[in-house]
Amino acid sequence: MSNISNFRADILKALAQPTRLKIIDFLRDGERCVCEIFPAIGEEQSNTSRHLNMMLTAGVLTRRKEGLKIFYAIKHLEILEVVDTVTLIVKLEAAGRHELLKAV
Amino acid sequence: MSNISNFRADILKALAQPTRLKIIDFLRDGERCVCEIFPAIGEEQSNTSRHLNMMLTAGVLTRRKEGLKIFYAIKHLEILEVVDTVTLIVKLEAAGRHELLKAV
DNA sequence: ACACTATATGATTAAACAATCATATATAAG
DNA sequence: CTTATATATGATTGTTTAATCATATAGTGT
Repeated sequence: MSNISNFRADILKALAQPTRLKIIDFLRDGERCVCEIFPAIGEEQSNTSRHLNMMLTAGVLTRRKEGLKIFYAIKHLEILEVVDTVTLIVKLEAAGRHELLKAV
Repeated sequence: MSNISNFRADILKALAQPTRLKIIDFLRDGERCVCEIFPAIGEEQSNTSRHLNMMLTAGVLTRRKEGLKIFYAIKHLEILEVVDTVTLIVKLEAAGRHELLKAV
């Protein structure tokens, strides 16, 4: 029963959460291990691990093992394009609301 | 307590749902009234109305009243850019998985 | 074999979400 | 004024999600 809209929704859902966006932001410059990620974003290790796994499953991240550490990275450059375009939309929205306030 | 990640998550969440993606797809060619939208996507009127309202609040759609009818449209061109990039990512993922299968 | 570090996972809980049915509201037409 | 049409909304229900704590697993160094 799955179709293209469902797959698209899965990718979008994997990005549509503040903690996960913080992770994506932190991974912008390249791969990082969990031990670097969770302190950087200020979340619990277990919670961070779940979010990482969720994004891995969705096809948003890759995972690489090196000894004890596990390194996650952004899988497709296009993921960052999506996030950046959304950032632009947020700015457009903010500008629009600012205009509305000025008009009052 | 809201920050940029939350606003971005709100926009992404407004897109991250199959019914809402179907609506976005249907609105690609321009504004449509609710009475056109819900039969086109095969959802109930009330459910469609809720999703439309949710996307309106998130800043993804605009609303225009004309007599009895209410017309919704996509607010920013960038919304479609986001959806299209996600479609591309889905295709990249599908291709990647296909490669994996071939290798077995 | 033991202790240590890094990561993942089971169980639980509270909150958010999506769908549905019935009904309310608003506008238009007769 | 009544009826019909288009849209929105209250109440309910089942599902999904996010966070947390405690614990399990896996690899490393002694």
